[in-house]
Amino acid sequence: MYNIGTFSRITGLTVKALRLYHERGILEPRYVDEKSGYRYYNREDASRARVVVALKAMDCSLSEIRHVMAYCADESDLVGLLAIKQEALQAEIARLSNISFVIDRIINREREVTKMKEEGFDVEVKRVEPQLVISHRWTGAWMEIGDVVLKLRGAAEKEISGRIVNLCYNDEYRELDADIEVCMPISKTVESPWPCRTLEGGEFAVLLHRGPFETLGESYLRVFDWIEASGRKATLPTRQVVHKGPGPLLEGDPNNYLTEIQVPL
Amino acid sequence: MYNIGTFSRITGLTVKALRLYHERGILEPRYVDEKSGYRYYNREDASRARVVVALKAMDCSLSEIRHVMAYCADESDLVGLLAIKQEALQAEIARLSNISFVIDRIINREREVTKMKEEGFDVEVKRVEPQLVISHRWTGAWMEIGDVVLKLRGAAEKEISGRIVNLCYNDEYRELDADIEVCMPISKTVESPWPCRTLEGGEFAVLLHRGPFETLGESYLRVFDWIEASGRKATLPTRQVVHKGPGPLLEGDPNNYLTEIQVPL
DNA sequence: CTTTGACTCTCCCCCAGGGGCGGGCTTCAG
DNA sequence: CTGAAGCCCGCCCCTGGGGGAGAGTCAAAG
Repeated sequence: MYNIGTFSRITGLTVKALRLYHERGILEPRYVDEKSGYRYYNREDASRARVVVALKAMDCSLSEIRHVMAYCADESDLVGLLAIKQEALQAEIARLSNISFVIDRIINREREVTKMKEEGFDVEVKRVEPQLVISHRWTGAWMEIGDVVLKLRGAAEKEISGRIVNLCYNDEYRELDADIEVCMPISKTVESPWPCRTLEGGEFAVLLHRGPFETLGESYLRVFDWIEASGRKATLPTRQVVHKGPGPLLEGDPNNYLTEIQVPL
Repeated sequence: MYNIGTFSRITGLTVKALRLYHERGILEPRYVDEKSGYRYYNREDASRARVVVALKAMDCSLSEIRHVMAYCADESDLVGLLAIKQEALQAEIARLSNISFVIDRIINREREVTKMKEEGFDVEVKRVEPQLVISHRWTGAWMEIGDVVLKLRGAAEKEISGRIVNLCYNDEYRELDADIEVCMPISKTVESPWPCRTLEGGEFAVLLHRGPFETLGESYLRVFDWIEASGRKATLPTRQVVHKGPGPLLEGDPNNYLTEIQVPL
């Protein structure tokens, strides 16, 4: 006869768990002292405990375990239960993998942004590769971009493969009736209410802008000045790559937003 | 202003959850009617609720969510938390995959046994392939096999690749000082206190025996009679492949045990 | 025989809600 | 204005134990 502490060490079940299993009728002690209430277990109980441990390791609920202990003599009786468990397991694994994927993306994005902050904020010429995107073009206010981004993000979901790019087709600044196209880079074609297209590549004058979108004008000025000084010619549409803006979770501080201005040459 | 039911439909959070989040200070209603206690929410609350939903979808605890809602303005503040979550996720995925693997093995085993039961119970000649095993050979009682099997099973763990094979080196039946070798088939070499070796293949006279191990004698008799009638010669050691016996979980009914007797020719 | 330290007992709170009960509140139709 | 339907409130129990409090018990040493 073992007291509960010894039995706990034998079986690997905690004292708490053993008391609970007693209460639930899953693993009853061989003998309970009436006066002190002390539980005493048997060698035979230990082998029954092994079954409980195994079932618990398979994420069975206590009521399932009780049922098994009471009615199942042979492992073939478990097949039904285990098959159901198996399905639930697969679903759970898929769910967790999905979460893991999303978290990974957020972390990587932040890591890239941190690196980018340490780099320069000067105008330079860059070659941009073509990129598959889903996009939505409309005429309206810049403020509307937020909602469009949310919808595109929802549609692209797991295929998102880069930063959002905003295209501006106006040759002058317009507050409420700008001709805007929001593009969400994707890794492969996606079924959605928005068209898939390829954003063409080319040579761009680029500048990293730090701060709220409202102050983008100053940086645009620097880019255009630089282009003129270098004797080149700017064309349309200009692009804004949002490296850090309102994220999928939190708004963030606009003073830390990072936007890459790209003016095609 | 939306009442809790409407807000629940907007956010996708249950009414129960919303009440809990109020109590925990995670998502407080804009206004609570003093008289009726009714909660009323705002459009702005809905966007805060989106954050809660996202964090909840990432399996964050309520205290983590509360912390995020209170102190995190930017997603970079989440990186630490998310990195920890990521690790926990990987561990959990590994755990579940492991369980899934074990369950699969049990189910497949039962399926095979079910199929085997429908097949014949006659003596026949079979070619057996060599098999890598860990094994333990000793002289003692048959009853001791149970414990040995448990230990071997624990050592081989995920590499188990077939049924247990018992080898009997005696040319006569011995109760308490039999020369027994228990073999656990494995798919690749395993570090364990028991030696890895290859169980050689060859030609065997085989018979499927159904029932408790105690009645194996009758089936042995049938095999030896058959061998003699066919003009062949039996050698040692005889083998017993336990297709269904006391399982890793439950003992099962001995009357349903299936043991394949293999006598080398 | 007593002390002492280790052990055990029951009881209560905690997680993150789900289910359900009894009783107030709102709102719309009659 | 009133009834009825639907909505909402708080409250309690359930999961599978972990943590801890306060009190009783066991066993070995002095």
